[in-house]
Amino acid sequence: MSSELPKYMELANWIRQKIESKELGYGEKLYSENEMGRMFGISRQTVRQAIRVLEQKKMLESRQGSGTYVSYDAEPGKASFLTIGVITTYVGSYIFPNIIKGIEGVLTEKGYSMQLAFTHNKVENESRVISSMLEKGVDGLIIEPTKSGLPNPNRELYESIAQRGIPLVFINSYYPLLPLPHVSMNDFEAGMLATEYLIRAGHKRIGGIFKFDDYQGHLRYSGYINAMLKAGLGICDENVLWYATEDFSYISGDPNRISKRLEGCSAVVCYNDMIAFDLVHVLKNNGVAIPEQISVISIDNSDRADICEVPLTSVDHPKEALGKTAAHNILTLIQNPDFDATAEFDPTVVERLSVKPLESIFAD
Amino acid sequence: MSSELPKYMELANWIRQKIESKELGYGEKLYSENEMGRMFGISRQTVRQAIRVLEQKKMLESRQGSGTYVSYDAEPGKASFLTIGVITTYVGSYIFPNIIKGIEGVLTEKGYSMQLAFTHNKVENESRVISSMLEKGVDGLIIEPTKSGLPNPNRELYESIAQRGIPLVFINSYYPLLPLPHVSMNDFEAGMLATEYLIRAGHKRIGGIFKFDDYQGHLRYSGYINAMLKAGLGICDENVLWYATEDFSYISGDPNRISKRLEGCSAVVCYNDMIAFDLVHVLKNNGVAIPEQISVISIDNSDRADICEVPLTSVDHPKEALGKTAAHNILTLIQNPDFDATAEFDPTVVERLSVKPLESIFAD
DNA sequence: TTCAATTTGTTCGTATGTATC
DNA sequence: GGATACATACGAACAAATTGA
Repeated sequence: MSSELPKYMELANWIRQKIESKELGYGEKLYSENEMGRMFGISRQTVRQAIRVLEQKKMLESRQGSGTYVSYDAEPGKASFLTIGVITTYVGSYIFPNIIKGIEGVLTEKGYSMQLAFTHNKVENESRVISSMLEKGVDGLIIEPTKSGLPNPNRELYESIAQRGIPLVFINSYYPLLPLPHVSMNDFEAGMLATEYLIRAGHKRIGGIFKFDDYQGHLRYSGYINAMLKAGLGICDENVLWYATEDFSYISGDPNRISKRLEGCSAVVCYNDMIAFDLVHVLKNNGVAIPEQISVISIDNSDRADICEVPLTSVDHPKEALGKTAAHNILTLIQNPDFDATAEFDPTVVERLSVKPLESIFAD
Repeated sequence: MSSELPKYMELANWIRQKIESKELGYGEKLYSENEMGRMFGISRQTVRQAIRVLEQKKMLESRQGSGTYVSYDAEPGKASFLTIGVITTYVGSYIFPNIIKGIEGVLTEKGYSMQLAFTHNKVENESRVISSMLEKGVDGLIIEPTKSGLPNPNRELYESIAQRGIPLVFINSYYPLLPLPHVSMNDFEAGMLATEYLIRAGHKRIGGIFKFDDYQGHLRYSGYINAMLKAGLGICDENVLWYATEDFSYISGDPNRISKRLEGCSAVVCYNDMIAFDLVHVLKNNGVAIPEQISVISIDNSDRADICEVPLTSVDHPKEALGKTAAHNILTLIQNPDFDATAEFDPTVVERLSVKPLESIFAD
């Protein structure tokens, strides 16, 4: 009686148990097919079917003419090279090469391998890419959230990551509703610092361009608002322009809209160097002198800030250091799930030529 | 006759081709096992083996009592979660972000995901990283060879890739002894072009600094030699300095060695912008004016060429275009194993300030 | 609901080819 | 070269699930 399971599964389980109990260690040779057939009173074909099952699970490896060997190490850590999944929005441009370089350096040094994927800041890609990583099996995840400023449809996916006990660290941003650690710059401070820099330079009517689909945008905006209020300056909703990832070209392609929004402003805080770069280009093309007529400050201190027609004063993003910290923290988290992996970098301003001090003001 | 492949693989390929040509669409039912056995004059067991192969690749799904169905969508976007492994020497710097950006763009667009890893040009890392990728299961590989200028100890690994039928494309270089396709710039032409540029500028005694552990170094050197001989100029072995990955800092830290080697030369061809960048720095620090006393030309046209104290005239590397081509070719190779995936890009010179024409010469 | 045909799943037996040691 | 081990291939039978009459 008994049974239920087919014979080949019975045998597969018997072998697996031998491996997991370490009775058969990594690299050891299994009994031959004919041998096991005799042992269990089953045909060689049935034995082969059992072996196939475990081959697919990468627990066994057959070598013609030699034998079948255990290719799985029940001991965690040793033979199997742990893999960390890394998901960012973009890759080969802007601040991302530096971030990835930081992550990669640490992971390689510690003997981990890395699986990289990209979302282009689209939620459907995020879901696809995370599923694929879970399928392949990763031992930890470093993720730059997609559209963290909007309700996240992949919440279930994130919950299933947590449930499976796979450590996760967000970089650059995080979903405010998910209680998961993040490594980022202090975006609130960054927005505040940028705004205060303009205020110290004597500017009073200061506009802003912010991204609303990333949570960094919300924080940088909050910092901007906070600095304005702290300085006793009024806020004018008309001077704040919001955009989303998909609006990018539409913004820079509509100079009138921009001019209208910045009317009366002597300076503007930009969400990042990308939008600032385009803003400068559009304004100059429309005969606006920078920084003479409008001062521009932005955030991230990327290569864009350097190669802009008017080099941009920009709040520094930690880039490679952030990547390194994220990698270190995910590794610590693997060893100690109670570790608090959140870290925020304090920003500083890198001065270039896009901000003009207003002479009419003699600030302290 | 013909054959080579076992019958079950022949059948598997026949079915796969039907799916990829969309003759059999997603969700459609395959012929029954007995039917195909009759069609091809093979036994049902052999048919089952073919189906198992495609089941493992997630292209088919069998349901007992019902039939076998296509579970793979050749149409981009939907079901296919194929993964391409990408292995380069470095990541976040030099020409690599652009190459990776090119690869990633194509793979993402076609609905593939990507696993990235890095070797730091060390053979032990190469073997580790390739093993890990094979373990995780990738459907294609794009690899920048490690130390392609030296005998490769991972040859068995490469043979096992070929044996498993996993398509592979090398980028940037290749192992001359392995008959596998590569996508790269034409390094011989690049070396020749750089040298001819100096010759046309009137230089006669031209030194060279080349890397010997990468095969690119051999080819660029051959191009240099070829140009010199073609122009009827003698070659002086003393004026050629060879280095390896690990020598890098040692070279730039030893100004005397360099000066001695370049004695009598009015110009030098550098293996790439990295070494040229350091060379310029060292020479200037030692009171040598560039390009007044020595002209420098290099290869790769990277950001280093731009930010060098003396902006470098450099032979352009296709970077992103190379990445795109490599990605396209690996995808074609997956569908058609007979495709010739080798491609070489013809180089051009990008002029900057590091080469001085010799007035004494009135070349044509 | 039942039944019969179809389809895949499991198991056995046998034979030959080919790689390894 | 010979023994051993896995790889491929054929044939046959029955079990279990699905489908449609």
